[in-house]
Amino acid sequence: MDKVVRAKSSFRDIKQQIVNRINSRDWVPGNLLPSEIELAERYGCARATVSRALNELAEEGVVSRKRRAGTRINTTPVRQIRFDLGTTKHEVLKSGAIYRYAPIKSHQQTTPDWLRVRAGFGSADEVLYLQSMHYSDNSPFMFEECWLNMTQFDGVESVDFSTNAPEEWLSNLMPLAKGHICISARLVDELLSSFLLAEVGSAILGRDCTVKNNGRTVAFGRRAYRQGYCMGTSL
Amino acid sequence: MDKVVRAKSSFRDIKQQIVNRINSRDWVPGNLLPSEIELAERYGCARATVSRALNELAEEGVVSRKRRAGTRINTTPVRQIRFDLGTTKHEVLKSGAIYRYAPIKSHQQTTPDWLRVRAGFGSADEVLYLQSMHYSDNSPFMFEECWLNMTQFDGVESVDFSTNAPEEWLSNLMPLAKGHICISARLVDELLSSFLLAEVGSAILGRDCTVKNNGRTVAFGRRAYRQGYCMGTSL
DNA sequence: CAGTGGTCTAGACCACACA
DNA sequence: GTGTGGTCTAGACCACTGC
Repeated sequence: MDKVVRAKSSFRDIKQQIVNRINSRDWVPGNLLPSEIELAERYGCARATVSRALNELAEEGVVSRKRRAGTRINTTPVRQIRFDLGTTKHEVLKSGAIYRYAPIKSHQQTTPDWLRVRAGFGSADEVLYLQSMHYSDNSPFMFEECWLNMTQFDGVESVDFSTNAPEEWLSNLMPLAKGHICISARLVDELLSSFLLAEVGSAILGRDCTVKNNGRTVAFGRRAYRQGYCMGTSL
Repeated sequence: MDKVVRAKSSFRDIKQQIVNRINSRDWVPGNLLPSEIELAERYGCARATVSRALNELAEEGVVSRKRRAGTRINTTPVRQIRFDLGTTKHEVLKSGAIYRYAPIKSHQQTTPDWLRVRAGFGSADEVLYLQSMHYSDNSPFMFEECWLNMTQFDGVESVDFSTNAPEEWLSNLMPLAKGHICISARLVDELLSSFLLAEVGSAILGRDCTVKNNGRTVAFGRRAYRQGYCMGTSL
């Protein structure tokens, strides 16, 4: 065969070469890329290899792919940031600090109207309300409120939350639950101030989380992080 | 052949079956899954198909894979949340509102110390400082400050930012730049108050972004979103 | 060193969407 | 119809790492 000796190439090299071409404005956003077959010939590899490279670029938001239409470079690359969503225990331990959890109080109540509307609890549901603190090296780290839908958990009123945080318990019980999450800014009030040791009127990061299972809302969590906490990640 | 007729199966079906087994506590977090070869036999498909299913589950944080060691179900599934990172224009238009951008001011200056340290600008670099507002249906949406490293952009001082926001310009120029992003809570001061029409002392969501190219910091952006803005996504 | 996952190939057929 | 990408296969070799 007189075919050119195949240069060392893998799906990673191909990805990089395509990205380079885009960055050097050799291939311009909005335009089509050559087809998989053509690229495979050009790079001297199998179509599957090109396919993997292009699929990962699509996953990363660099290109969009459609049958028949081809692979197009996104004009405004729909890039994404990702944040890990482990348990608080996990997060604190990963930072090298000592983790401590402390329950504050819990009681059963009828679902308040705001919660029914906010999280989609059924109308007559009873909830178990839990308040707890998480500490990092014995400094306040996060204040958590949690409402558990009692009609969705058998015997939840007798679960022991003295050493296990509600989030730990829930993530063990339904590790792959669906839901919705929302990051917002909150002002520190008297209650938060006392637990988080932050001045009343400070701004802190908050996180609301609705947890669903089989389409039914099973829990709602509301967190307030210590002052200065921020969510960071690389691009 | 007396082999069982292959049930309809694709990598999606296999993923679902594995997830089902985990949810039903048939396979328990912390334990090993059967090897690719074994699963391929069990499901009557090629190893590559099982491999794809398992790789996607790993990508989603459900399992962890290691050579020789096998595929293990994560005890605390390291799930992730993702946020789209389009331009502000994109975000506002997607919500169905009218977008408007307005530059406030810009001037050249030597890099302040806090910025050199914060974002890793070189020591003697000059920066171009830009202030601008973004509106959604003519309501304040976001206040943005941007510092551009002038040693990294030729002729940046003569770029026209009267109709193009710095972020638009930058994302066109280097669509796939690397960097770091940080979400935090901010208090509204006099300056923010006047532009965002929020009360002094309110809490709002902020976002800092360092943009790098070839390992050098080329820009730093600091945003303040309108009061009540939150970042939400589904799980 | 042996078994696992990681990658690649060459080929095949299918699904889709545009002409 | 026709040309894309989407998926699957059977097989191969490699890279890592726990035994």
